[in-house]
Amino acid sequence: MRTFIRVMKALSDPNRVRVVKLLQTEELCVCEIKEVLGLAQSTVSKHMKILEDAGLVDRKRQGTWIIYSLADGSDSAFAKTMLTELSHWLDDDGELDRMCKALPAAAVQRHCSPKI
Amino acid sequence: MRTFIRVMKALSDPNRVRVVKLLQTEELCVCEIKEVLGLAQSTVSKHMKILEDAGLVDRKRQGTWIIYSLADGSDSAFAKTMLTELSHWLDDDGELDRMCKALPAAAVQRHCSPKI
DNA sequence: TGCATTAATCGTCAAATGGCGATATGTGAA
DNA sequence: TTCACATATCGCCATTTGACGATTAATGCA
Repeated sequence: MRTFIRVMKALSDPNRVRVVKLLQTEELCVCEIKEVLGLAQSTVSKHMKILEDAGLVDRKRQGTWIIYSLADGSDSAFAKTMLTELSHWLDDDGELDRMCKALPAAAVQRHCSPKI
Repeated sequence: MRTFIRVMKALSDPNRVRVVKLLQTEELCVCEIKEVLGLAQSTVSKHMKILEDAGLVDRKRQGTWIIYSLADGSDSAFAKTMLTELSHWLDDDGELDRMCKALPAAAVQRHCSPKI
């Protein structure tokens, strides 16, 4: 039950769901997510911890950046199913669509940096 | 997005998830649910409204009782999918198992009443 | 060894949530 | 109509949640 509730709680905030949908396009670092969602860095960081604890996203370090990506769902069957469903759910959401289109602008900094 | 969040929020409380699982066994009235969960009547009533607003349960009147049952999911694709998944999810939960076994005792009042 | 950059954590606050008892509403029986 | 019973709503309280800014790691570069 605890595991299940953790996944449900993680997905019951619009901003966290947006993060999951954004990560379907490409992996992202905190500063990019912060940019697209228009939230403070500390807020995004807290959200990412909740998503990670639920087994919905993975993190890896790349220099000073932490790159977040969708988890494969091996942590939890609940997370795996929800990620699968979310791969097509909310695809008609206009706001999400706008955010995805805004992604390249937010990501340009990382992609052009010599640190990669 | 709003519809999706409503379903996720409805399913992010353990007691509400328990109600959904209990309703997989048989339809129930508020007083039976209250008995099995050990919550106040007003609390159960509030939970049921949240589940109903999410399209997860249906209600019908039977005399003075309101009988709740699982919804068919025609309200929302999200609700429908979650109900389908929940038909097998959490089946290994011991606490839920005990509650299902306690159901007959809680339901005896309604089933033996001349009001049916 | 600093210094700049990125992310995580801490402290704080307003709003939402889950719980309760008391009250109101609705239904059927006397 | 009046009473009893089941449910819904209201008002209240403690806890949780989502947001922020400030501070503290952690990393790479000069």
